[in-house]
Amino acid sequence: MTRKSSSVTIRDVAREADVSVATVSRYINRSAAVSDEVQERIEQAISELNYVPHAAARHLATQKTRVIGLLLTNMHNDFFAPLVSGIESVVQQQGYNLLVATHHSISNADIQLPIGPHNTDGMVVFADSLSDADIVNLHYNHFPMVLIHRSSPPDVQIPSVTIENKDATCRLVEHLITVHGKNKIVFVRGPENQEDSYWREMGYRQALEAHGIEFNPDLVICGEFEREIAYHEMKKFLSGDHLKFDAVFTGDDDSAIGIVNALREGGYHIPEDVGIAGFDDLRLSAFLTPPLTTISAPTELVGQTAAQHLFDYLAGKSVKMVTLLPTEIVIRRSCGCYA
Amino acid sequence: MTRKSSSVTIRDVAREADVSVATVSRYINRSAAVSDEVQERIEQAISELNYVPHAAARHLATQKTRVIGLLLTNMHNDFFAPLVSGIESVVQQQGYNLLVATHHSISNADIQLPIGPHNTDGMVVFADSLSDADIVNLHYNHFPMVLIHRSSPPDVQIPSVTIENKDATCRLVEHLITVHGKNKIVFVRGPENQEDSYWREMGYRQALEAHGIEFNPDLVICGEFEREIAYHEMKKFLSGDHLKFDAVFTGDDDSAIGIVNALREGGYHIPEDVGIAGFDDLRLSAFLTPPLTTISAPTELVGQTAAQHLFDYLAGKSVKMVTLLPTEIVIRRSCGCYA
DNA sequence: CCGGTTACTGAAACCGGTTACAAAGATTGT
DNA sequence: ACAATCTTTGTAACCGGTTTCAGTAACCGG
Repeated sequence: MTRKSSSVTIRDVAREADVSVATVSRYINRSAAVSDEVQERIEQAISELNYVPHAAARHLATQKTRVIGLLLTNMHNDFFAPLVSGIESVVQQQGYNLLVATHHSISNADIQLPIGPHNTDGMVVFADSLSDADIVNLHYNHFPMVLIHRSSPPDVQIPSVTIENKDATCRLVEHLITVHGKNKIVFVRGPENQEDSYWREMGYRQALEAHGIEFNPDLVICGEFEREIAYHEMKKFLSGDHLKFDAVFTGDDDSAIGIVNALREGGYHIPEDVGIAGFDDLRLSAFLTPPLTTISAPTELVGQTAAQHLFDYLAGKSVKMVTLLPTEIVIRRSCGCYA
Repeated sequence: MTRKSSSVTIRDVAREADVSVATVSRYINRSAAVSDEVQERIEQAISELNYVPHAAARHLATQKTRVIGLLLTNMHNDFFAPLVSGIESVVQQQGYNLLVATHHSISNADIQLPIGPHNTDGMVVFADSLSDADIVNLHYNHFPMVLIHRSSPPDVQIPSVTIENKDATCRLVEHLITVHGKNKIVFVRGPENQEDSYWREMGYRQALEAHGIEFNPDLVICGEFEREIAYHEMKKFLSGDHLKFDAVFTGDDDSAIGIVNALREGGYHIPEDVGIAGFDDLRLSAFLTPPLTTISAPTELVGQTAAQHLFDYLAGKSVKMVTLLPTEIVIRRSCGCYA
């Protein structure tokens, strides 16, 4: 409860403890031994003056910020809560701070990136928040990065943490085909140039192919991984002179919710008329009605792993270039099962 | 695509452009006029060297970080996504950065706060992430703060942005009573010492009182604003030799989901047997089955407003001490209505 | 042609830490 | 007792920007 305001500097502490600033610095950082007696005087002075080291000054002197960045495309999807949570937990445990910003690869170039070497020691880059060119450029400048939900651009080697998309998707779509006898399956895809979306579509196609069903582009709806967009696109689809379908695989759970609602409003019963399956296993997916059959993605773990890899790299350890975390099919009611 | 690595300093630029560092600084910050000719040389040098100002150096010199902090209790609830999103949008628009951290008022004292005057220009404090004592202390040191979902500690005046809890809750519970004839209404409350939880309970009690229903503590379940906890507490409640009830008002939508599931598993039909109403109007609430009757809280707007107030304060403008954002009852199916 | 502005520019101090280097004092071995 | 070594400490140079202050050149009105 001292009253001192802002700027108590290390020199104030040094004066108060009757030592040099170097000694105070050494004590604070435990960077060299300090005699017991002096140690005590410094400690006393610090708490008396309520001294807190000035982060910027320290950053400038050490050339380290003890901050890591997280670059996202947006924040309003519930998907990001566990991701940020996972990252934040290891960042905190390491005694670092977390800077969060949004950006998109297709935003005005030349505008200064919100996060970079100038204000962080490294960063976690989500999907297409950054363009290949920007990533390569930063990497060229030896800026530590870990990519999540995207792979390294060609010609460079940057550690990435992603999830297994294709196989799980394929197996899930096969489940719709073999167990539930579906063969006119709508695919609700995500944004263009999004790798998750791409591989999920590949999995979908592979399943069709394996069972002799021809891929039909007219059964693909563009949901952008956004609930509202998926909802409207599905409404639009239904309102037209559309093809018959007996199931929907949505590339993400968030869209699935929009899809389910659009279908309900169209008079479809789920899963009796139309089976639904999603991807992500959001926190809410098990609680929907009917509970959503989906693919469980370890989103929080992706965050933790990425952050851990970044710290490993900063510590000079070698890190795996590609980490593919396993996903798992979660059968619930929406596909037609009674699980 | 220059190859220069890390440290290109302002002096490098100055040398390259054949001017003084002062001039370069003035040009970068537009803090004084610079002749057209020099301007061009500097611009040329900057892009040629790929120069980016060193944030820490700037912070040190200006005593401003251009960073604002956000302190949360945790990150894994979907409630936080719109909140962070709202804050981030105005922070970005102001050209600032956002530092996010979690903390809880009842954590070990004396450990250095992750966010404070040492690394930010001000911060947004959520609910009980910080103790009264810490807040008062920071405020005493003239550290700019805006509180959200909590009021200012006694004896100090700190701007706060909160939502109207009590009246809306009261009206919603009255809806259950008068429109649906309920009179044995369970209340699922949030964490101890959480203001939202407190006022929602007050609203609940007031509604009971207004209609001559006695408050019964045995009908209060502690859900902690966490879906899983609410689920388990409700299961526990149902498994015991419990009181009869005909409706449930949960202090938050997230818990409502857990409650609904616990009830379903207990064989209850919603809303026929038991009416449900929540609070928050999460992004998913309208998509639940049945769609959840709830109170719409402008969470993203809370974030935006808080951030805006913080910037207003930083700009020397006066800001309202208490901002109470309106909430709105959203009648859907879960209470028994056919809306 | 001259004093007074105005428009630009540069030198150097400063922000608050860290750390290389040197030196003083204490300790040890012989 | 003395050289060698080890501890502990202080001095001062940096880190990379901003900003005060002073100075020069161009411009302007009378």
